[in-house]
Amino acid sequence: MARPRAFDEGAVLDAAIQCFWNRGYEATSMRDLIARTGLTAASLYNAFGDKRSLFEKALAHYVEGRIAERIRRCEALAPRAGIAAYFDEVLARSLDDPEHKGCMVVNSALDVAPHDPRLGEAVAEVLGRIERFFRDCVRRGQADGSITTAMPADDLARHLLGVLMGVRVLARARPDRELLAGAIAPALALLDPAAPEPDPDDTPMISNPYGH
Amino acid sequence: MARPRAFDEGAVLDAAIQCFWNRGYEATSMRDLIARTGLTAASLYNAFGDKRSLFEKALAHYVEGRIAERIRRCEALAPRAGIAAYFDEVLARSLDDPEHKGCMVVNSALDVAPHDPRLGEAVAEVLGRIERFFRDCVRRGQADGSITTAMPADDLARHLLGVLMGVRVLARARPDRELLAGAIAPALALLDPAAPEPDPDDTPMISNPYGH
DNA sequence: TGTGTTTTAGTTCGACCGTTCTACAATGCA
DNA sequence: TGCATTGTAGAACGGTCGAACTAAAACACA
Repeated sequence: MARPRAFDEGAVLDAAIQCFWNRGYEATSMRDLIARTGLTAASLYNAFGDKRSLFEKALAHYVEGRIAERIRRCEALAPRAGIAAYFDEVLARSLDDPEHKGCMVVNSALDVAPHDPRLGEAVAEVLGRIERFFRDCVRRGQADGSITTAMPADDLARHLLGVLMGVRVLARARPDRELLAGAIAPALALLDPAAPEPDPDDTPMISNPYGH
Repeated sequence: MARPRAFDEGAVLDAAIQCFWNRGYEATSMRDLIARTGLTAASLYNAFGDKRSLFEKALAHYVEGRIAERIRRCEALAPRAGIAAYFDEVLARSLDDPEHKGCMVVNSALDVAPHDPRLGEAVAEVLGRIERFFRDCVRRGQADGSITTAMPADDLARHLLGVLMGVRVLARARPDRELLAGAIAPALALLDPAAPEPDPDDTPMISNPYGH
């Protein structure tokens, strides 16, 4: 027992996230991190280990604070609405951000994950969580009739995951509302159940209008 | 007059592409490039300028040799088939590549483009070309009835571009055939014209079966 | 064959990299 | 009030970075 930590670990990780998120792993120097977090090299190394380890912790903090939190919020909604809300949020955040940072996980997926097995696993695990969220939504939606059964839930979930990744890329390269919204809209329209089927029983209880 | 260049510029750019494509801009050192291209620092600097300029030329060479070439090949096909062929090729190349490099343009879009206006423009321009290819296909397909008119061609094109970007991300992070194919299939199914409409005139000349 | 230019092959440069070390201030408990 | 422990602060380390420089070798042309 001795002198307690004078800084808030979460706040430091948030600052580190800002660096890594914006410029990537390689382009972020320890001096950048020192300047941004406000504490010294010794404190950083003491509390978080080396640069790679700090990145790993920052990424985990990002995932828990942003992605997992968003999933938790959206899976509380009705299945179809949850999916729409997820994309709405991503769209809004992508357009709000003046730095056009996109998604830290997506950036990491292309940057560091392929050359670092541990990070690669962490990224793949997050993608799996998002995919699972989509799949659960689709399955529930298919069960209550709010989502089409014309395609397997697995494929629809994979498709949504792919669109999400694509939107995050476009958000960084060409952050334009029309482009991003246009990329998303067909994916949501795709979820709509087909027009009134001839089959009389098993009719969805909720009929939802077209249009996007 | 004087000693002619002993190396093939295209081959050197191809070697540089391999470096940048695989590890990204920052993580690739001039010494890596020297080792991979086989020529010396002086020759590299003399022929291509500094590292950034070499990257720019390598990226342009990549775009012309791979993407523009693919677009040219696919736009010669029937519209719906051209889109499918484009994705088929991307899928095949993504799964074939043992290094899982994805697409150099997508990687660059997240890595360097946001912090280099010239490169950012170059990347945005390529994305525009791909989007235009998709839009032209969709328009032609909507005209000949092979593609649905339920959504605007612009949005469908944006969606296809988004899916393409997403596939490239997933190809690098989780190169799994089921995942990639599953992400693509719904996007292609989405293009199918609606089932026989009640409206008698303006019926598509070609009716295409469902299934993916 | 001479002449001029460009390529090659190493070396070298200053800057910056991630990391560690040393000295010292701050704290909780005996 | 000591004392052990952990934080802070900044300098310093070896290494690697992108880039430039120095000669010597290779070639086309007159």
